[in-house]
Amino acid sequence: MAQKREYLSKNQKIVLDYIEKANQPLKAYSILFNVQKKGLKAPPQVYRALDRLVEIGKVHKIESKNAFVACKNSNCTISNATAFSICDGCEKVTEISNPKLSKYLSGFQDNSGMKYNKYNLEFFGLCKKCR
Amino acid sequence: MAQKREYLSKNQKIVLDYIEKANQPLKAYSILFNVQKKGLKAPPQVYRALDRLVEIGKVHKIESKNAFVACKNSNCTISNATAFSICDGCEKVTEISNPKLSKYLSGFQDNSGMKYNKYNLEFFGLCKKCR
DNA sequence: TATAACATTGTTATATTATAACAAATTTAT
DNA sequence: ATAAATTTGTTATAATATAACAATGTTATA
Ligand SMILES: [Zn+2]
Ligand SMILES: [Zn+2]
Ligand SMILES: [Zn+2]
Ligand SMILES: [Zn+2]
Repeated sequence: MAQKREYLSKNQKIVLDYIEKANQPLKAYSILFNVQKKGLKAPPQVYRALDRLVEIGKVHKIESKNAFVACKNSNCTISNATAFSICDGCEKVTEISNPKLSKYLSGFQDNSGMKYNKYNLEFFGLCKKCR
Repeated sequence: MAQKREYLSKNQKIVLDYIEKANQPLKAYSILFNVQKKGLKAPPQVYRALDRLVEIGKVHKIESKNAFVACKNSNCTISNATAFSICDGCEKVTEISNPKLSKYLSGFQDNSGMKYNKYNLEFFGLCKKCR
């Protein structure tokens, strides 16, 4: 059984700090560029930190944008049930925190025999400002 | 108003034919390699065809895998409401066709003021064989 | 404290995915 | 027939992500 630290390593903290300060999804290479002054010089350092942060649910990947955003859902320490709202106009991304929705999806079953333990949902549309 | 052909062009047909023969998601460069004998020599030719096929709903992109799969949902001529089941063991991907689910999600609203017109949902888990 | 086991970091190189830009050919509308 | 629009072919390059391995740091426990 591989043990894992329950605290964040130096690089993980640097990357998380930077992502948390942004209130929008960030691209990996944009993060890299911005944490170079902190000593992270090459892509693997950023991608490794991101992998871990995503794994523990501190950060989510917006798959349709290849971008990373801090979790805004304080009771979402696990990353196995994520839903986002994405504006096609201004690209604003918001994490949806809706107990009914998550309950519905977490309990979803079909007749395929699949046992689901994770989902990611991305909604697209236009926000108020962009309509 | 940009007019668009309602039939498929030569390259679009070639790419769609190939994707429809596979019963699994395919990567763009694997498609490229396999349609080179049909004359499509470079990435833009494949990506252009894919873009269009996705736009008209004949093909869906599995965002978490950067892969493309033919639509198996005959009444889904539009591509604005997609749901997939993905096995983390064998990587089998199935398009979910569940009227209740799609009705629930198509009608989803929150208090953010967003007007949703599209969603993509990816479920992950283990299929019968992989458990 | 030693030291072995393990996890993290630093580093270089490379793989994979996707698009920009523009000329040529084809198709469609007038 | 001609103009407009779309599709295609082509080259180059951008953007995203991982492999591989040595060096360093951390943890457990002998
Ligand atoms: Zn979250
Ligand atoms: Zn907007
Ligand atoms: Zn479909
Ligand atoms: Zn399976």
